[in-house]
Formats: sequence, structure tokens, C-alpha cells
Amino acid sequence: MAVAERRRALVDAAVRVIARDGVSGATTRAVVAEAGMSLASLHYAFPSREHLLEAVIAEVTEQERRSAEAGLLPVAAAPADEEPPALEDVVRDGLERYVDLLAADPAREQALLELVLYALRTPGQRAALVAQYDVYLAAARASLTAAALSARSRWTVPLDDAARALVMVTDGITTTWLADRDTAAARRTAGFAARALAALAEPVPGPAREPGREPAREPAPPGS
Amino acid sequence: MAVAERRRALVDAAVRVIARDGVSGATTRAVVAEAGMSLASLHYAFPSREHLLEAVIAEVTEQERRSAEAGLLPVAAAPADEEPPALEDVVRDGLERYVDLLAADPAREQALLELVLYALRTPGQRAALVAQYDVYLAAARASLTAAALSARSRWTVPLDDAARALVMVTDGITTTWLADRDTAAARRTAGFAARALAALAEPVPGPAREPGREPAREPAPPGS
DNA sequence: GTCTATAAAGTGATAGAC
DNA sequence: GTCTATCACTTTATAGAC
Repeated sequence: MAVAERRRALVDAAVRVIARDGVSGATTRAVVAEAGMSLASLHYAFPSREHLLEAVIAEVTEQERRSAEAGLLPVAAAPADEEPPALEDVVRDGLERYVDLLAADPAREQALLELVLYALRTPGQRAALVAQYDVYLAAARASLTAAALSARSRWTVPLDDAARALVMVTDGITTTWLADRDTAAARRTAGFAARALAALAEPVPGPAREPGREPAREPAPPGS
Repeated sequence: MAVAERRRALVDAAVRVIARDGVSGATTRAVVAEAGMSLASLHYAFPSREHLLEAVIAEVTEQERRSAEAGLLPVAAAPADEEPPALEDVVRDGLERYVDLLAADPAREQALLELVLYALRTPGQRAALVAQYDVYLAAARASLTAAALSARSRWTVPLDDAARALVMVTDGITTTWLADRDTAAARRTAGFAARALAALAEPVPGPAREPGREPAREPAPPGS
């Protein structure tokens, strides 16, 4: 068995164990048992448990990046030639999709959170943590850009600020739902957040067929 | 030394150790070393490490309750006889105070988060977790009620929904700041959240001295 | 490369002297 | 009540046979 393949199998097993038993439950023995190999094989593929966890963080980060990319493609494909959807609806759809994903696999989201806290406490994992967070921010920027394009709007605040607000919202929705498991309430919260985010954009005056129906909008103050 | 006093000393020591080294670092030996007593004394005061952590969660929950209560008293004392402050400003002040608190003692907030995740994974701690979350919600309700009173406004959505949104916002601000440590960005995010929360309320038509200056406001749709 | 066996240290909990 | 000493077990990591 090639080392790379063994590394991948161990990382996958570690992800499953962490989702089931948490980071502290992901002992070397638990991981090799999940992967169906011997303890020594782990230390042949990785010098230490910490190196394995570093690879785990890198792997889930990459998975998040891919799933965010896949998630926003349908949004980008949406714009029709005629009436664009309201930005608030586009954002709410996206956030509600995230709530569904969270409710469908809460163990995974909790595992991601635990990995963040573990990385915060482990000096050697600082780089992996920064990379993970950068992926979140990049995904948020891409999602917001795609949503605005689809709704023919543009953001009236710096894109980075809006992206940070979106990350804040998803983080908050996650921890709150993990605590109370109230999916209906989480969807209401998502709707509130969508309204708030949509208020940070304005419609783009495009080639409107009925210009008179364009709603009057005061421009955002330049300082905001 | 009375048992109750020893329990308190152990809980305080455990809080310090968790803030410094995380929940997994709060071994029985680390806690008694911090408290300056012997290992057997811990098991005399608590039947197990798990019981100690249950007491820790109860204690920090109570501390949070008290600090939330103290934090909103100045807000409640604010209403003057004349022009009320804008609700958005009141909410933003409160959130920025929270950001300052977070930046001043990040270890504590991270410890609270870790305790939540630990309680989520430990079946016997479910009750403590629910209590902790209820305290957050109650504090959010109280803060929002006080803020609305101070700004002579009333919430146009159910108070529970607004409170949940506030908890979501503080949770999201916390995790995001813990990851990037960008206090200035967190304050901008707090400002955005304050605007969004304030949009969930409307001014109360009170005994206005200059009714003509009352800004026109369309009532919120009853369904929202 | 892959295993068994084991080292070395840490863990929660307890027995028993005082 | 409070301690030292220790049990029984788990942890990461490695040595060495094959």
C-alpha cells in the first residue's frame, strides 16, 4: 500500500472518528481501529498524531472549499434575461440550504468547530487555522458576488466587510442550532440574516424595460 | 476547610486551567495543582471529574448571568425625559462593549465555547448545557427589552426571535474574532449587526413635543 | 512495509495511614 | 478531613521481528 494512499485512508478515518467522538476522542488507537490497520502503520505514514490532525484540517478545509464552490454554481446559473429575483430571496435560499445541511449532518459541523478550537490552542496548527478561515472568507466573497450578480445588485459596503458578516452569520447559526437543535427557529434566524445582508446592497440600474417601475433608492453614504 | 469552600476553590481553579489549557487540559491533576491541594481532596469534594465540570458549567453560567445583568443596567438607566437615543446606537454600544470584553479576555470566551462543545458530547451534561443556553436567551431578551425601552421603541417581531438573533450575532462575532483577532473588523461587523437588529423595531408614538418631527415609518407586515 | 510487543508517561480513581 | 502511595488503565511513540 502506497504511503499516500495510507495517509488518505487515515485522514478519512480520523474525520469519521472526530465527527463521532470529537477531537479528544480521536486517539491514535481509535483512528487506526476505524481505518482497520495497526498502530505502527499510523506512525509510518505520519510522524505524530499532531501531524495527522494537521492533514485532517487541510483535508476538511479543502472539502469545504469544494462544497462551497459547488453550492454557489446553481446561484450563478440563475440569472434570466427578464426580471431578476430579489437579492434577499437569493441570500435566504442560500442560508436555508446551509441550515438544511447543518441539520442533516450536525456531527460534521461540530467537528469543524472543534478542529478550529483545537488549532487555536495548538501553536503548530496556527497556519492550518488561518488557511481554513481564509477559505471561509473566500467562499463568502464568491457567494455574495454570485448572489449580487444573479439579483442584478451591487454591494454598497466593501465586499470583505460583507463577507465577514456572512461568515459571522453562518458561524452564529451553527453554534446556536447545535445548542438548541431548533431547525424552524434557525430558518427564521436565517431569514432575518438574509434581510440584513440584502440591505447592504442596492439594485444595479440596468437596461430596464420599464424604467418607471424601478424603485427609488437613496444611495448609501460613502462613509459606510 | 469546609466542603463547600473547597468545592468553590476547585471550580475556580478549574475555570483558570480551562481558560489556559482548554477542557482537555483540565485534568484532575492540573486542577488540584492550580488549587494547591492534593489529588485526593478533589475526589473528596467531587465524586468524579465529570461532576467537577458540571459544577464548572453551572458556575460560569451564573457568572454570565450576573455580568449580563450588570451590563444592561446602565442601558436601562439611560432614558431621559427628552430626545431618546436611536435604537441602533444603543444596540451598537452594547455589541461594541461585548467586542471589547471579548478582546480583553479571549481565553474566557474560548473556554465557554469549549465547555458548550464538551457538554454537547457528554450525555450527562445535557441539562447543564440547556441551562447555559437558556441564560443566554434570557439575557438577550432582557437586553433587547431594556434597549427598546431606552430608545422608546418596540420590537416588531416576537421577542424570542429577536433574542435568538442577538445570541446568533454574539456567537458569530465570538468565533470569527477568535479566528482572525481583527478587533476593528469585529467592531464593523457589530455595527452591521446593530443596524440589522434595530430594523426589527419601530419607534413608539409617545407624548412627542414636536409630533411633526416624528419620522414617517411604515408598519412592519404582520406576518414577519 | 507491516506487524507484535513494549516502553515511558499520563489518566481517573481509591485504599489506607494519620 | 487530608494526605501519600498506588492501582488499573490509556495514551503516544518506538524497537525489532518478519
